[in-house]
Amino acid sequence: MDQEKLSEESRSKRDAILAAARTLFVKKGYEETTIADIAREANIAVGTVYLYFRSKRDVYTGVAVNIEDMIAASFLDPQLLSLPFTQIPRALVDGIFRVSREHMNLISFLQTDMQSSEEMLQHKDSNERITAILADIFQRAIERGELAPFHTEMYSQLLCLLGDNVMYQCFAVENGEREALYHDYFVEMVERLFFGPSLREGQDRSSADS
Amino acid sequence: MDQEKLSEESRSKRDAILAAARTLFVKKGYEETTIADIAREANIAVGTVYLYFRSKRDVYTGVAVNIEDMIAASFLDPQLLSLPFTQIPRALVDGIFRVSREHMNLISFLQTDMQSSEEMLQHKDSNERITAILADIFQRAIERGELAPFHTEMYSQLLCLLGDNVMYQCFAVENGEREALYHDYFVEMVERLFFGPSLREGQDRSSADS
Amino acid sequence: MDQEKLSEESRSKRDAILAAARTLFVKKGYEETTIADIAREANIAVGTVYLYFRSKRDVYTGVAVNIEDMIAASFLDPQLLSLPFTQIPRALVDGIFRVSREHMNLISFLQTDMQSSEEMLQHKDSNERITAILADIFQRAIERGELAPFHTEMYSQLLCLLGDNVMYQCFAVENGEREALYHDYFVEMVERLFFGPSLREGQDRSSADS
Amino acid sequence: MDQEKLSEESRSKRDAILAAARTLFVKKGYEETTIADIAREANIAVGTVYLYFRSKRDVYTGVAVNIEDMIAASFLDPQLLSLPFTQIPRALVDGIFRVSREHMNLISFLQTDMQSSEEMLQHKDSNERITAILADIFQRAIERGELAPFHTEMYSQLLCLLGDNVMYQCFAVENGEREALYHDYFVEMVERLFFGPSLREGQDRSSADS
DNA sequence: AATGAATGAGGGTTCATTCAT
DNA sequence: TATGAATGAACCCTCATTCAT
Repeated sequence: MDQEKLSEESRSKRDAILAAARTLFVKKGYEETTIADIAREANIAVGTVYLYFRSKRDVYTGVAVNIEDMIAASFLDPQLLSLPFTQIPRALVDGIFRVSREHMNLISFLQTDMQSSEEMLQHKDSNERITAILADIFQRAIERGELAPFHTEMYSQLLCLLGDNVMYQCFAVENGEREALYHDYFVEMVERLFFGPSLREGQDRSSADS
Repeated sequence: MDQEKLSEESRSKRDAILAAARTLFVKKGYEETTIADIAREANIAVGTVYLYFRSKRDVYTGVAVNIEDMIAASFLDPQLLSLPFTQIPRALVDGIFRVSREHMNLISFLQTDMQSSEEMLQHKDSNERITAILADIFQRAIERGELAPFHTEMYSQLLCLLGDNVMYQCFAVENGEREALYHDYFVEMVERLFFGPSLREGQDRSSADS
Repeated sequence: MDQEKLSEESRSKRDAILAAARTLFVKKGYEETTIADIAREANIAVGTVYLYFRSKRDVYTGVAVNIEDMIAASFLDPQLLSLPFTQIPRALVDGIFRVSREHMNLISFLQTDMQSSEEMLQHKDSNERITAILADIFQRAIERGELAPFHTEMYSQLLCLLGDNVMYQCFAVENGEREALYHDYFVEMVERLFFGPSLREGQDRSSADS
Repeated sequence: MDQEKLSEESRSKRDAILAAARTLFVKKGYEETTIADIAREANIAVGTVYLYFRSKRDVYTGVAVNIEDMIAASFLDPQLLSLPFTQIPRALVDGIFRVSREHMNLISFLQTDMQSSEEMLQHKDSNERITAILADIFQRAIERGELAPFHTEMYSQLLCLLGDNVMYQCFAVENGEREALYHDYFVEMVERLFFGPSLREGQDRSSADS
């Protein structure tokens, strides 16, 4: 129990640093944030930061991975898997938008320039985790006969990349000002991809607004 | 004429700086590249850089815009517009891949952290320019009756974002090792989007390769 | 008895710290060795070091004195005093080389920068202790009529200094690669000093080796 | 000439740094002296130090080598070579003492702990330069028949080491308080080495004082 | 226009030391 | 006694920027 408490405190201090860093990175950007800033915001000493992270860059990566995991978690909603596949694309998109809206400020962390190969691996892992979850959802649909077989992994990858970038554009670049628009057309595009009809043949949905 | 020559020399020195900066930014990243490095690579003095750019960040912006323009240019291929629309999606994807492959190293640049809002605007501009070109292509197809009417701008936007990230993943993260795979499925996805059949109905296409 | 045992444990822990420090100072140098390193090597906690030493510098001093005492001890070999003086110079040199060879790594320690005057005094003490032993040996020889009277203290001092530096050069700088050479010529020089003949007169001895 | 002046200024700035560093190293010790201190003392900016030296340690080495060269220079006195050998040992010792006395504060630099191999090489070079000069002097004496042949290099080495350490002890440890004593007995010892008589046989010189 | 030596503010990082447990 | 997490002062070094030539 003593062990546990220590571990808890340890965890909470690490989290405090991450929270402080997140706040500051969002407010001032990475370069403009100093370790001293982070320590002050987290109410700890400068040196303490280095007990939990090896470098400033390490703190950054921690923040970024944190966010990516948060998004991955939104796909793990057990309700999602019990839906008929016709409702899944919309549900997925809804999930991404919800998480992104709630953490709008953090979205810019989805686009990191990854200098070190170690960092790249961390991000790649995170990306693969999400991709795998998506692919699994598609695979189940195929097995249930709701979809024709296709290269689930690659489609998951592409959709994942698209999602990342749409969130970035919608929330980080445009501050969510056109969220509804992005949401609706993202849903439409994904649904069309899975269920058709194609843009050439379909006559109904796609006509109004600017 | 003297004026002109001076201006020419001026232009060429500015370009030399941009070229040097591009090389170094790609090789070492922005933070790790110093003005001294750039000056050395461009065979000029440190001070001279400041005759053509106001700050290091200014040099960076110059380089970034340069690259994005290059990509935008690939869409302006006049041949593209004279193709029947059935061939256009593939041609577009081919164009993106070709430009990206040739400038593989520059791609990672498009994703570099844009903290300041000024830079974000620049990127937004660039993005909008490309998006507009795409939308125009789609609009023409609609006018020629090759496509049903749809929200061309938003679809262009989404496709554009997808393209950016696919290029980044394919060339910057994976070093182009699975280029063929990404290419084929990117084409397939876009074609399916425009021409169907949807994944639920189509039986044939999606079986080959690893 | 409890007192005694505590004191023993105390002694052994202090020694453990000194041993750990010695190893690390030799391997990495004073500046590069941290208190944390020492604690780890000694299998104790950082704070414990401060129960036995007031500061890092204090640990250093402890280590240095330790080494010098070891060398001083080699001169106290009782057999040495019972030898006829003709054999004593060689025996002395042998002793120095033996101790130095065994603790090759520690020798470089004798030369570490002693900036503070307090440390200089400690060194002076240590030096004087060794010098006194040497002078005593010479004094006995004079009393036994084996040597003409001379300024024993100053000669001891000079020889002592020479010894220090020869050991440093031979073992610390050259890693003992030319030990035999240094040994032979050190013996020769000291014997020549005490027994002649001078370099101007002697014809034989100095011809062999590389 | 412009070239020359620049080079001169460059030299003088480097020398200013060395002088400032020397002063401070002597006054406060290496560790306690900061680059900022040195820059202030030299009336330049911190960054400027790094235009002339790669690191703080590099400055230190510069100071040390400077001093060693100064001593080497004292051996190059052309008058020395024209003396009959009987007067050379005393002249050599006189030279060392004169230089050392003039730069008493710097003598402690003769004893550096040399961590990096690069530093060690620099010192080794310096040492070998001095040794070679000494050996050359002896060799000439042998050729002129003033000395019997002997291992000049090794004796030079040993004498050199002895000299270094005597200077260190006399001036750095004892602040020159017993300079006369050290001088006289150093001369006596060296002369006895070269010219005899040995301590066992000689009756004259070595009796008085404490 | 071109130079490049000089600047100096600023930041990441280390690590000896402390103290609550 | 023993611990080791926390502290925070201090320092080396970098490098964008300037300006006298």
